[in-house]
Amino acid sequence: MPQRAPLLLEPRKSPVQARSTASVDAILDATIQVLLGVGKERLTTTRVALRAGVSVGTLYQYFPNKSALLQAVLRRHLDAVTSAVERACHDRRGAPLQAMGTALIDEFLKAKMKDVKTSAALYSVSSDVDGAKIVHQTGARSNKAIVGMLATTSDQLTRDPQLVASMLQATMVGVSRRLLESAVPEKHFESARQELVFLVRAYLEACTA
Amino acid sequence: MPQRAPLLLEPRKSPVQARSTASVDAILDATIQVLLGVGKERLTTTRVALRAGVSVGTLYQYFPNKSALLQAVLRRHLDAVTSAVERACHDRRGAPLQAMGTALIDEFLKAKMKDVKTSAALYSVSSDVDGAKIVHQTGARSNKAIVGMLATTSDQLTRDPQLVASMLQATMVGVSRRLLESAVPEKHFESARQELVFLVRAYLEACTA
DNA sequence: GTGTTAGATGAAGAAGGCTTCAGCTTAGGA
DNA sequence: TCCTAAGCTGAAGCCTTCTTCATCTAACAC
Repeated sequence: MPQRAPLLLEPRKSPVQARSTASVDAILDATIQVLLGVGKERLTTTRVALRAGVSVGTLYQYFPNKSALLQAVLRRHLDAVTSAVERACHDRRGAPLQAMGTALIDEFLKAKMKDVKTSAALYSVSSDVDGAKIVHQTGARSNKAIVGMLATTSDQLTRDPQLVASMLQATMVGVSRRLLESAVPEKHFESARQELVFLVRAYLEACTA
Repeated sequence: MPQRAPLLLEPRKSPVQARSTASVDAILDATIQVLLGVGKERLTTTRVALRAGVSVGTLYQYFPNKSALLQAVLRRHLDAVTSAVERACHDRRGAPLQAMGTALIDEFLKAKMKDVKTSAALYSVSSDVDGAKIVHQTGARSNKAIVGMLATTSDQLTRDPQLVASMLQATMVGVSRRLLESAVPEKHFESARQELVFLVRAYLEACTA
């Protein structure tokens, strides 16, 4: 596989007519389908195009290379989750710490678990060099939102907000990843969610003493 | 890249003479070197052999294919970490919950962070299908050890030990992964470790009320 | 010293995937 | 209706990597 350095990371051509927009969407969706179906190792551009009902050439008209295609899918997913976190954080400014923690966990998990299979499949994409960058960027966005929220709490926070935010992120990401990657059946998700909320509340409680 | 299904996952030939043992070690080490140097995408069997100072043919005498090579390296690392966790859990049987939590975190992080670069590089390996299996297996081993330890505590544990163990695992793995994958400088590791211990203690404290 | 086995070598075979591009089709305005 | 530009097609080229195996070398036993 001759993966040269990508020259363009953005779509080569901007959709103008309706059919091309439809193609792009179909390609993006097909990418996830293929990822779910045969895994990242066997994901080929030809296979994606086939699934999308277009030809490889069409695919390359909108994505400069395979890597950019994968990135686009990953970015779409992480953007959605990050936006949910940002919204949650913004809406809880000035609230008590406990309320912040609960809302953060709830909204994060709701967004992340919206499509379990997709979220799980995308982990294989995020481990590639290009994917890691996107993970970093969105992670930083979330971090900023959480720190900003913590700074406005009505409680007395006795610890470094930056550190607390990192801890909350590491914990919620760790738990969701565990749920998605291990063979845990979905029926156990709810109890795990409750336990995570319990943990976070205990932690934040200790952060005010 | 014609990746056929691996027929053999174990070494094809067992080292008998001293020089062959040396070759195997050199190959294993070289794999990590290459992983660190050029990343998983550019890791080729030829490159690994070159780095190890042997020929590709020699490599294939001990590893049936590229995948098995990567698996061997990953297994070596995860086994070490898992053993450390098992030891820590065994040594704290009958202790108070707080002591258990602190010891678990300390020993886990010590083992995981022993070679930061290697740990970080191996994440890219663990995301492949074959790697995931190893992660699962060792994860289950750790889980069993933690549950077993929790069952012997002198405190009154008011929650499902299985759930608590999963939570502890998810949290400590989440934090270590965040430290290893994000660009956090090593000088911040210690404060993160302390904060994680603080979090776990708060959680376990709440689990006894 | 000689025979036998373990171990090492690396050029060549085979496979498969990414990406291109010359040509064809469709849409929509004049 | 006709023309132009957008959009689509997919066979073929190119490149890379994995893996094998016939052959050579080193070690050891007797």
